[in-house]
Amino acid sequence: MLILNHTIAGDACTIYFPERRSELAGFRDFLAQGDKVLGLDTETTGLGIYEDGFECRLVQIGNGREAWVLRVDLFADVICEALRQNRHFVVHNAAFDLQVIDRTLGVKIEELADRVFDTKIFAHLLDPRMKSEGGAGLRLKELSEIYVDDTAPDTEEGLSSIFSKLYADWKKTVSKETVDAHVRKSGKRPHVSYGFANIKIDHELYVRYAGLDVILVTRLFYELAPTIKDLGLNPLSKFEHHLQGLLCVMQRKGMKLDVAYIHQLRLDLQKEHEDYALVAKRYGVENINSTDQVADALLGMGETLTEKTDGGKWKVDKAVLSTLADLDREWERIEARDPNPLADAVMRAKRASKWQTSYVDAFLDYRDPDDRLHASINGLQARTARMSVSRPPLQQLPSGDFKIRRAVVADPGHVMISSDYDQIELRVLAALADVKAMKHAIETGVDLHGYTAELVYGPNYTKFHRKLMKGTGFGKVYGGGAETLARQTGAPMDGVKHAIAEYDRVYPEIKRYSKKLQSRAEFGKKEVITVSGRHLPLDRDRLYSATNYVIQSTARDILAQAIVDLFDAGLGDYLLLPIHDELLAQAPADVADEVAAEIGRIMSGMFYGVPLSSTGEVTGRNWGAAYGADPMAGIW
DNA sequence: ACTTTCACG
DNA sequence: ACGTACGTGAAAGTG
Repeated sequence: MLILNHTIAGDACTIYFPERRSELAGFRDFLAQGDKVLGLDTETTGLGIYEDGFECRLVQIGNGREAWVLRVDLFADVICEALRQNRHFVVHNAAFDLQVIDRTLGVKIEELADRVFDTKIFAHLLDPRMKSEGGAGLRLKELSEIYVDDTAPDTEEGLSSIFSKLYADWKKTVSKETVDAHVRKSGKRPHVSYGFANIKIDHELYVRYAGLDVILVTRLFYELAPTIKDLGLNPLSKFEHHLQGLLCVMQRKGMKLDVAYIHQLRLDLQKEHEDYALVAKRYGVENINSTDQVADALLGMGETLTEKTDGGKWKVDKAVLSTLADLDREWERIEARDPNPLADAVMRAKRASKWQTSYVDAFLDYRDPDDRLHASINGLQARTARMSVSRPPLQQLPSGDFKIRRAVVADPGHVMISSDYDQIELRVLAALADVKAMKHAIETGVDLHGYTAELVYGPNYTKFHRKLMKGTGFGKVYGGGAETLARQTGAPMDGVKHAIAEYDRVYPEIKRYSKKLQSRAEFGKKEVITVSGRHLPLDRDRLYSATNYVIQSTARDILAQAIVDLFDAGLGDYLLLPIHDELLAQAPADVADEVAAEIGRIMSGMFYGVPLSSTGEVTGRNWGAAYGADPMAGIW
């Protein structure tokens, strides 16, 4: 047995790495000590839990002084037995380990999730900011440095040089295609993922860091848990832990891909990219993704550029290019000028390549052997607690064109269901700020922006008046001003200023509410507290964002509660993905209408005197079906 | 590592 | 005093 000593915060700690079953007696004694909470962690071959070839190599169990690093290939039964004991564990980022253990060891999420504390959830509730934003950060390393031992090693970075060498050696022995495929799947630091899969399982540093992580996470738990309690955050913490378990179940289920369709789409996008890149090349742009080249070529053609980026370079984003290409937001001709063919080609080539690399290739890279996608759902990500989805980013698939979403299909015999909240952010604002007239309009079920336009411009208001009021409402939610609104709507500055003033006149409570939040933050702690008790830190020079933070965060909590409610109602098995104000689901075709109606019903309800509404709709065989003509209509 | 761009709510 | 658009994930270029 390998036994390693390490000092953490002045305390002598021991890491045990048994290599045969006869050496497990000490582990059984350790378990029998009866620690109320044990640290838990896993070491795996990578991040793609459901992808081909994924393995869990080590499971570490320990407390603040002692860690047992257990080889899964030798001791899976002993590990499972320990995990099934009726006791609590503490994990950093439990969503990952819960699914690893479920998939590779068979201890299900449902068995373990409610007995797990997650220090990442604790840390987010105490300060949701990343280190780069001035917060404590959310990584184990960053938190350990602050709360446990400021000399705690960065376990991943410590292994990085070893991984680099392993990776370099491996690259010499395999084809370029193999390396390229690995780079694509593993992201920015391919050597790291290569190393985690291939470092010798008894490498001393690997074993040491594996053990240290559970000692650190246990100590972190004992530092953070009392603070959570003292701040009255126990109920919120309990809610977030429960939600996380449900989101893990959603992720484990995943969603089916239409791979034949994806391959064809990939070829189409590749051709589109190549064709338009060739056009751009004729105007001297070798690389359509180089903003410098594009700007130079456009200036060389005699175009005038007006906007600069923060870095002082010519801005050539989609807004700039579309004006030159004489295209509106829907890519239709405006007929305001002769379209610049380079601007047009760059826009189209960039769109095709982005769609291919970010979505279509990612679908193929991240799928499991059954062609299902298990995108990673982070239930508690943004400063406002909004959820995020990555690998691939399913919350960001193009919405104006069905092409990409069409690749995601319901299971055989099932159809897709979507249910989104109607104007949830504006309704949350009406509720929290107690905006009398707005609440009245929402209650009576009239078109809210039309109602506002009528209040301001009278019964003969125009479509543009309505658009302006809708935009002003957005401005209120985001904390924007006249200039931005003018840019967004294309309305003249004085009209916009008048619109905002009128908005404040008919809904005076909004301004009062924003002022109240800001002045509280100005004279007290630089934070706002939501009705769920969540503390949201503010940047001292951006106190105006207080209103937006409260609204966005509250809307998120409402969606989170809906997920819990849907699981409680027995509908969890139908759910596929949260998308901020929407839930994507699927159900067998013969019951889909009922399931959709029930989802909509459960998502709807009163919030501080304001009705929230959502209608579940059956959209079709695939996710794209609701967005446009379904080319496969009738085939299923 | 940082910047720019683009996809979403 | 004034006004400030909010929150993400990811690819790719640049230095």
